[in-house]
Amino acid sequence: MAAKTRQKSDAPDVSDRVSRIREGVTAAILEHRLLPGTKLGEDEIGEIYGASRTLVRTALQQLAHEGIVNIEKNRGAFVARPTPADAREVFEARRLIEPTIVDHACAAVSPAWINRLQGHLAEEREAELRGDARASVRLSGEFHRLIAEMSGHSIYLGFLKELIARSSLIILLYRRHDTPACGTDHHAEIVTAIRKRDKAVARAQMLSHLREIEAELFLKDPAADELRLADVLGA
Amino acid sequence: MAAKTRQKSDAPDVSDRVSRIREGVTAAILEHRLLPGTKLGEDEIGEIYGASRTLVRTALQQLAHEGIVNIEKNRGAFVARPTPADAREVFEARRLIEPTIVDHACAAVSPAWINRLQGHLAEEREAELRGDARASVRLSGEFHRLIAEMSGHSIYLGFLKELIARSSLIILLYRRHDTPACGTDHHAEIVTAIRKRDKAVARAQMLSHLREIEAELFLKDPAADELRLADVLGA
DNA sequence: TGGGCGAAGATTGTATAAAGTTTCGCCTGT
DNA sequence: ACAGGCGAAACTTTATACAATCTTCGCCCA
Repeated sequence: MAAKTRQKSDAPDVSDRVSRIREGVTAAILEHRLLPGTKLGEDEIGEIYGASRTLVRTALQQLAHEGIVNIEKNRGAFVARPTPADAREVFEARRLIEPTIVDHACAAVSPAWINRLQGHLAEEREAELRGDARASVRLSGEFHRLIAEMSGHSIYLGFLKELIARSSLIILLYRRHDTPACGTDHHAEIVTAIRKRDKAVARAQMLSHLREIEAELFLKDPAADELRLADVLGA
Repeated sequence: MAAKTRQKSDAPDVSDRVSRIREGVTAAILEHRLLPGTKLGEDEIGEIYGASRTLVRTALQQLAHEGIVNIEKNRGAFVARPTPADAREVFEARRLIEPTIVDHACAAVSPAWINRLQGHLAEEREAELRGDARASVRLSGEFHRLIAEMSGHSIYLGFLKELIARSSLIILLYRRHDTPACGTDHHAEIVTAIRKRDKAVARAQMLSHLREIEAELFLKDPAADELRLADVLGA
């Protein structure tokens, strides 16, 4: 018998082959194993995941909609190269949406959620202790997604997933070399505010957290994009 | 390099066959020719547009991501049936995002844009005069999309496209029978505020406009969804 | 020597065929 | 008469084959 095809209800992604490909490629991109501009050949990916091009194509189209992959007609899929202008747009959107999300999270707080959040904070601290920048960025994104899930708003959650994916790419591209892994303390403070159901503080801290992340980036004027890109890719 | 003015993935590629299918089905859904819950068979649609199921499938997946189509595994694609809870989420998101969008639109105002907006207002007035409710809803959505394009923020534009598509479906499902076509005056006032670059007024009027639209809907508690749906579908 | 033309190779876009799942009708047994 | 199960049909899912397009590299000519 097929022991794994028993998902009757709406299982979002797990156990779906397309989703496995999508998540695998996403992880590779967000952990910087695939650099911006890298070509994602359909055969190549299909080989890796033992899937036909049909499934790979579906996954790539979803990633394109998420904004971390660009598909150029008759040329193929490439890892997105967000410009500083894109970065500013993404963070502006986050500054607009996320304060509202934490607001809702405060209303939906429960002991189980606090546990999940604090477990996540522990993971983040551990990654930071290891100096694992890639894991830190990934976990930081997951923290924000967790709060969006907590808010219970599926629309905001969907939007934020997109913004987080793009943000991770942006942070890996434009982070200043000398800045330490940021924000774990901020995250802890946000969790505290949520636990106290203090909406005003939670919003304010989320906002300043996002501002700080953006401030740590190196967003020059668009004309210099190519130089920066060459620098990062060459290093 | 100079010809790099190409848009992102959601470019208005009219020449693209997938986009033709997507826009055709979207129009059919938003104009209420396809009722919520209707099954969208791949063969059926492929027959209509003279395309193979491969292309139809791609289009349906995009529509599913937009939220106006639900794809159930091994069962097919169906026109989405947003619940009142969905409706409230969508309008909450719009109330959050659109005031900011008009804010940016005020900053980006130009004579050409004012012309486009006023041309659109004329179209809306004409549709309303004809009593064409379907066209009114469609044009109303396009008005909001126009402002988002004007703002120049591609992230907001993408989000709003999704929200507008869902809103149109929601409005067609939950509009009260006795309310007249709404909002054309509001739209005119918003255009006036934009032309004066009066951000505060533009934001306030956009917000009250959205509130009014939502207030004209009939959003009962979720338990009564099925009744409402049966009523609409039976009529 | 440099540039342009062209054919070969590789890759994507599209269509069609094979495989798996669900659904619905029909039939049998109680 | 009705409940339950068997089976065929329809559909979706996945894979593969074919067509179109782009890239690359070599060759020829100015």
